Parts: sequence; C-alpha cells; structure tokens
Amino acid sequence: MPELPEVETVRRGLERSVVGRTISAVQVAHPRAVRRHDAGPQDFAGLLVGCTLQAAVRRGKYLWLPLDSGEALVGHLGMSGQLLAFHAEAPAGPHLRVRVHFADSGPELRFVDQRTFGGLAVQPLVADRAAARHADGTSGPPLVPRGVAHIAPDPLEPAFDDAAFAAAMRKRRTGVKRALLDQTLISGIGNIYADEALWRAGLHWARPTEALRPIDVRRLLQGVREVLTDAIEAGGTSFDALYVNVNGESGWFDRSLDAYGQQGRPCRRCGTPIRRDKWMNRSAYSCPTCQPRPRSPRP
DNA sequence: CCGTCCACCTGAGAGC
DNA sequence: TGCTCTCAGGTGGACG
Repeated sequence: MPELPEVETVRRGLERSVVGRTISAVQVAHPRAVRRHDAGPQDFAGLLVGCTLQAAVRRGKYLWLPLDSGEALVGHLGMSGQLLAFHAEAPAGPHLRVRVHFADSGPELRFVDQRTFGGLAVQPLVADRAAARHADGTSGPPLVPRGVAHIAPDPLEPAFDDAAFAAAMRKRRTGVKRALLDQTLISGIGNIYADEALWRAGLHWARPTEALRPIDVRRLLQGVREVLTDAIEAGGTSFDALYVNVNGESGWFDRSLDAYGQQGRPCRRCGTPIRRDKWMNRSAYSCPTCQPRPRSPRP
C-alpha cells in the first residue's frame, strides 16, 4: 500500500504493535527484499538481533524504526509491500520475504511483497538538512536514515517549505503532475493522490510548472494536504487485498476517489464524465471541464 | 545539471 | 484451456 496515507496507516500500526519490543531473530526468505542493505542478508539480520525498536517514523513513502544501536530499520513498500504484525502460527503466504521475531510472546513482524519492488535495510541515521531549520531544540538534531536523505520533506511535515516548493516549481520545465511525483521536490505523492490533488485544485496534469501562478500553487498544496489527510482518516486506499494495514485490513478511501480510476463516471462537481489519458506508461485521470487542457501542455 | 524513459518483478484480467 | 497482451499504487539509474 504505497502512497503517503497508506504508509502512515502502517506506521501507526507499527507504533502500536512493535515499538518498544526487542528483536530476538530475523529470517530473510528472499535476498532481493534486503538488496538496499549493502552488506547482505546475514549482516542485516546480525545488526537487528538484540536491538529494541525505539519509535516508528515516516517521511513521504519511507518509514523507519530507530534502533537502540543508533541505526534504523528502514522500509519502503514499493508497489506491493506489506508490513504485518501477525502471530507466528498464522500461515505464511508465498510472498513472505522477511520475518522479525521478538523476545516476548507478542506477534512477529512480517515483510510481505508480491512484486519485490519494496525492501528493508539497516542504515545509519544522518543529519536532516531540510528539517534542521525547523528544529525546536527539544528533541535533539533531526535525523533521517542515509537512504532517505535524498528526498524532500512531505507536505504534512513542519519541515516542508511552501515558498521553496513554489520557487522550485517555477524553475522546472515540466508538467505539474510530473513535478508532484518527483520525490526530491515533494515526497509522499503517487499516481492516485496526484490525480486527486489536481482534481481538487482544478489543474490539468499537463499544466507547465513554470507558468503556474502563486494562487495555483497555493490551491495545489491545499488540495494535496486535504486529500492526504482525508485518506489517512479513511485508513488509505485499498483496491484489492495487496494494500492492507499491519493487521491485514483494507482502507476505505477508494469510495471517496473523485478522479483516479473513475473514467466515464460523472465528475462530482460538474457531472462531466471523467477522462483517462495514457501518460508515461501509466494513466492520468481528470475532469475535462474542471481541469481544462492547457494551450501549451507539457508531459 | 536537467528532463525523460525503462528495467526491475508478479499476477490479474481481457481478448482471441 | 491457454496463449499473448495490457495494466497495476514506485524508484533509481542510464541516456540524451
């Protein structure tokens, strides 16, 4: 379940189910699941055993569990990853990639991933330059795992800088949807919530970023924040059983989608049938009336 | 440096 | 039935 609201739903579940517990054993069933851990599966497991999980933290679509060793267990769900808190007796499906056992009698942590685009790693924490400006001085210098340092803050973090985002958009020579999906500009947004935010802002996906007016960027960020917040409240978007929380349960935001996957259905604002365009080997959904095509579109 | 494209995977569903 | 094709929520690296 891969965009920000789904990852946040998982983060909240991990906070309740595994934070504070001590790892007793780790099994890597598929080495590709830990390919971002440079030193290999053995080293990955060795670094985790004996550690206690300190917290559950998220930026964009990455989440991590700081360890008492000073490093962090970092996860990305890719297209089909799940983190599940299941009891050891629960049957293991064919896509179970990593198992984390704990010293207590509570549930184990499972990383399940059909397509194996996601993965886990143990990485050192480094200073977060983006958030440093906003440090409140009460919790020490803000840290992020090494593998997360390259992405921008997400729009729900205090560290996200609206003015810097607007300036970066003006400098870009691309379409607004491409920019929304660029995790180094703004993190956490994927194909669903990009289309939903653009629908809410009344912007076509091919609008050139350099021609966006300040009011357009304001509406866009407002649309982004509203849709992400609404989706978190609904437990995320689940089209099928691939996207579930740590207890294996689906979210229900799919019932609130206004654009994504809605082609042919009437726009909730104006009644015009939602259109689907092929775009970047993927799809872009929009309302032909509320989101008119720009005169000089950019891919 | 910047923008674009595709390989990396598995599985489901449509069409023939 | 079974083949081929398209599509799916993401990302990083190669290429121009």
